Amino acid sequence: MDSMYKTSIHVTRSLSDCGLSATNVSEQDMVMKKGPWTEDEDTLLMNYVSVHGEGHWNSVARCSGLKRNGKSCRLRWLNYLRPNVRHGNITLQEQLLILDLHSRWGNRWSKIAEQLPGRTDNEIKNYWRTRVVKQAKQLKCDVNSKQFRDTLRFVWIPRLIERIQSSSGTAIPNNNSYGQRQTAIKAHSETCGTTNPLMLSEVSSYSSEVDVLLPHSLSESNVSYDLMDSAELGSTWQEWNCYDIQPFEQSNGFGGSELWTDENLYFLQQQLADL
DNA sequence: AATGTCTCCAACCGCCCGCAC
DNA sequence: TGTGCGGGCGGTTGGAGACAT
Repeated sequence: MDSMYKTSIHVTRSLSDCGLSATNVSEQDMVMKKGPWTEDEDTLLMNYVSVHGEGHWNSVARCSGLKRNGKSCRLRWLNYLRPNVRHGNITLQEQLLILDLHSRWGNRWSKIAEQLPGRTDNEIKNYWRTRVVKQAKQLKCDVNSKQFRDTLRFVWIPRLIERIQSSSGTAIPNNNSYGQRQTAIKAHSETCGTTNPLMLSEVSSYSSEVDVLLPHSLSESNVSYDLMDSAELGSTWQEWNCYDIQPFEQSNGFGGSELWTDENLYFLQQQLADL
């Protein structure tokens, strides 16, 4: 197993920064290790960084005794060993923040990660790909499509807000789209005599697979919209498309590319800081 | 119990940019 | 100005474990 992760390189650069001569090392045919890090390697890296500080990752790789390249050392430190790195489930607040920030910045993972203390760009990227993109696939739509963005905006995010509020007993400032959404759905329903099933607020259960969000069944119509079942979704998407959300949301203040106001973003960041 | 499939995520890869020389 | 290097970033891969058959 290990052998498949190994590759040979010659180290010919100057090694004066760690007291080794180039000659000494170039004589060694250094075998650089790849793959999962061991406890011993973690200890070596932590000890080295605690003495010399972060940065100069190629020097770390050369001087710490690790048979890893600089990039690998940097990644291991940033994603795992660095103090205050948080592991484990992404919280509801964090999910909400990720959805909002992604709507603003797109796949700028490192920029998004800056707003989530202790989380790494890699973790957020993985969350997005394994949860959000997965949901888009099950809905048979592109993750960047308007349909999916509407699903996020009108179903996923409101459910997150509700769950955050019910779990914390704290009200998120009321100038977000959710309160407007409730009024808008009501008005839309009265105008059109129908309601987009995704926009219904009476949701009786949740998917067990993901923390949030999509309605399992809709008690009003006794019709099951199991959103984890892509076979059903294929046809319902076409039906949902007949609801023209765009002019509707513009007329009700839903326009614009961002899901949240800066005030709400600040509120969320405060909540995260309190965790 | 054995085998196949799926999911998650740690780690790697390639590209890009800024800086020093 | 051109070149090489270090570091950062986003995309992708592949292994381990969970789950289904």
